[in-house]
Amino acid sequence: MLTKSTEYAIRALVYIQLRNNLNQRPGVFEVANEIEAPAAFTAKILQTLTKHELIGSMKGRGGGFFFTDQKKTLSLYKVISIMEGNSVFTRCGFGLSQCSDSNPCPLHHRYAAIRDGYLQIAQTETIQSLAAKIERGEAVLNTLSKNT
Amino acid sequence: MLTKSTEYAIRALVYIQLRNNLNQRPGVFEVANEIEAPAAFTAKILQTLTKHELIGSMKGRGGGFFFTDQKKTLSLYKVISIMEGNSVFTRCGFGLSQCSDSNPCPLHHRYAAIRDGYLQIAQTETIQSLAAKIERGEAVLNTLSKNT
DNA sequence: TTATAAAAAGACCTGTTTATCCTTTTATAA
DNA sequence: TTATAAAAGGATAAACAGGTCTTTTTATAA
Repeated sequence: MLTKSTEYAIRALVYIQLRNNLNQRPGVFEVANEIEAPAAFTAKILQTLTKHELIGSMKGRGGGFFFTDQKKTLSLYKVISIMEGNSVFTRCGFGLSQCSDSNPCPLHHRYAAIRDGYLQIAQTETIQSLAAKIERGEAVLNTLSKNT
Repeated sequence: MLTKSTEYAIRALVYIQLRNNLNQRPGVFEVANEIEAPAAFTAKILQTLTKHELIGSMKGRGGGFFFTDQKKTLSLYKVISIMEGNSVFTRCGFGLSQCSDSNPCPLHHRYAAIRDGYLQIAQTETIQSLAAKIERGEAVLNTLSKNT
C-alpha cells in the first residue's frame, strides 16, 4: 500500500512525538534505531520532512528533531501526500486512467468503497493519535518492544 | 495497491474471457492493444499466466490464448497471488514485520478491517464476474470504450 | 575560540519493476 | 512440404525505489 519511505516517515514522526512528550529531541541514529530503519536512509527522510516543515531540526551539539508546535496535530494523509503523493487515494483498482462513478471499471464500486475507507483512516488518524495509543500501551512502535 | 503487471494480467484475462465467450482466441497483439499495455510486456505476462496454467495457449497460425475450462471461474485472489504473492493481503499498514491482533501497531485494527475488505473483493470477484459486468454494459475494460 | 557533535547536501550504488528486442520453437494453411 | 503466423524463451535496457557514503554547514560545550 504505502512505500517504505512513507512507512519510515510515519514511524519516525511517531517516535519523535513520543520523545518530544518527554521533552527530548532525538537525533537521526536514535530515530533510525527505534523505528528499525537504515540510518542513512532515515536521515534522508528526516531531511524531507524538515524541508516540508512537518518537523523542525537543530544542528550541532544537542541537536535533533522536534515538532515546533506541540498543540497542532499532523494527519497521516498529509504525511502520505508529502512522501508519495495522493494517488493511493485516487487510483483505479483495475489500473484504468479514466475510471469514475459514471464510467466505472468492473471493480470500481467495491474498490472505491475500500479506498474511501482507507482515506478516512488517513484523514482522521494523526501522528499524535498513534503516539497516544503507544503511550497508553495499546499498541507498539516496533518489533523489539512487546507490550505484554 | 497492485503492481502494473498484476493489473495488466487481470485486464488481459478479462479480455480473453470476453473473446472466448464469442468463440475466439486473441493473440498477444490484440490483447495488448485492447488492455492498453505494451505488447512485449503483455507477451511476458501472458507467458507467466500460461506457465501457471491459468490459461492455455496455441502456437502457430490461428493460435492465441484461451481458458481451457469454460465452466470454471478464476478468482482475482488467485491471479494476484500468482503475479505478486499475497503480501498485499497480509502486510502491516504501518510497516511492522510483527503485527497482529495480540501485538498490534497503532494502525492495526482499523487497517486490518480495510485489508480484509479488500481480501473479500479479491476472493469473491472473478475474471468471469468482471467480464459479465462488461458484457452487461455496466462497466468498461479500457479507456477507449465509453459505455454511454 | 576551538574541538566536537549534529543535521544538510550531494554524489553514488543496488535491486526491482517495467519494458524491449531478438531468436527459437511450433502449428497450420496454402 | 514449405512459407508463414504465432507463442516461448532469453538477453538486455530504462526507470524508479531503496539505500550508502562523503563532504559541508552549523551550533554549542569545553
